[in-house]
Amino acid sequence: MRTENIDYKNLLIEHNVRPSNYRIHILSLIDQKQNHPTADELYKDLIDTYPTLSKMSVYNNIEALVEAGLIRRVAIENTEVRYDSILDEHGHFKCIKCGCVKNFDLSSNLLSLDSLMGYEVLEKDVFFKGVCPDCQKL
Amino acid sequence: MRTENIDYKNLLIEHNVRPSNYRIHILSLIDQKQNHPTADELYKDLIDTYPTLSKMSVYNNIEALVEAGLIRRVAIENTEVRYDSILDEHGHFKCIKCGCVKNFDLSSNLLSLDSLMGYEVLEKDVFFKGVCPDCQKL
DNA sequence: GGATAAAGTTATAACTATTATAAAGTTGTA
DNA sequence: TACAACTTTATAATAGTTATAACTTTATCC
Repeated sequence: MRTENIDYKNLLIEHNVRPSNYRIHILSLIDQKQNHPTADELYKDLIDTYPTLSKMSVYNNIEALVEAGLIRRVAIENTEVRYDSILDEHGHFKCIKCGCVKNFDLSSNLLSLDSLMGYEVLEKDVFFKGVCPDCQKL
Repeated sequence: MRTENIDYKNLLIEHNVRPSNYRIHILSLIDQKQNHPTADELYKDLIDTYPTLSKMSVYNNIEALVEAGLIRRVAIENTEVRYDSILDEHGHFKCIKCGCVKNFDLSSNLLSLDSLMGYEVLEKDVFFKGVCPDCQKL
């Protein structure tokens, strides 16, 4: 959870995206909670506030945010698409017992892999799975 | 493409999976071609040989191979599930221009990330996206 | 070898996530 | 205010996968 006060409306304007209520709300949810929600989870989060909200709007607005480079799709689990606000480069660890997701730093040694010499790397997804410290104690 | 002569039938038996024709064929396709096929691509590869093959059988047998630890699901692209025979630990690079997929070694520095101290890591998926050397020349 | 149980296969249907389409509503600007 | 562009909604279509049940094959025990 972030603590800083971020002006999402302005952030959207800076990225040439119209700052509709939905967009402000969706972006702030993804950025504040840092819980890498799916489109469906976002929808469920929003439907109480906007009873007439359609799922298409969630998809449309997610797409607009991805296009604008404000969020990106990440591979946390193979079968589902999740979203993350771009900060620094990081990997995701998911606990197979409690389901919690932890972000972790990618040490810079990942940046220069000999075997990818000559390849222009534009995007990185690093997803680990295992057991978190809390669940190891149980 | 692999060149060794592997006895997939025996490999299945060793892993306590009945060596049906489908399973032998599916496992050998995934292991020989190393092209990380989707369930659908496997189905299309097999349908000529087995005209009565149903897609359910592909899913069932893939599942059996995953259960047995002979193959695993990998995240090459977010939206699709692909399969890979487990060899050594490696990442996948996908070229956004030609679509080719290259396996690359993960240098061992990925094994010991300070930020994951205390976490038991059981599975790793590393997926990069970008432009391959050939496509950079175009 | 034949009976029986277990496992595998098929066809069909159901389900979930996503994308497409078109009509209605909203916003921004001249 | 009027028009154009954008956004939203509802509905339908699609793709990938899972569920179910009947049928077939394979393995095992006598």
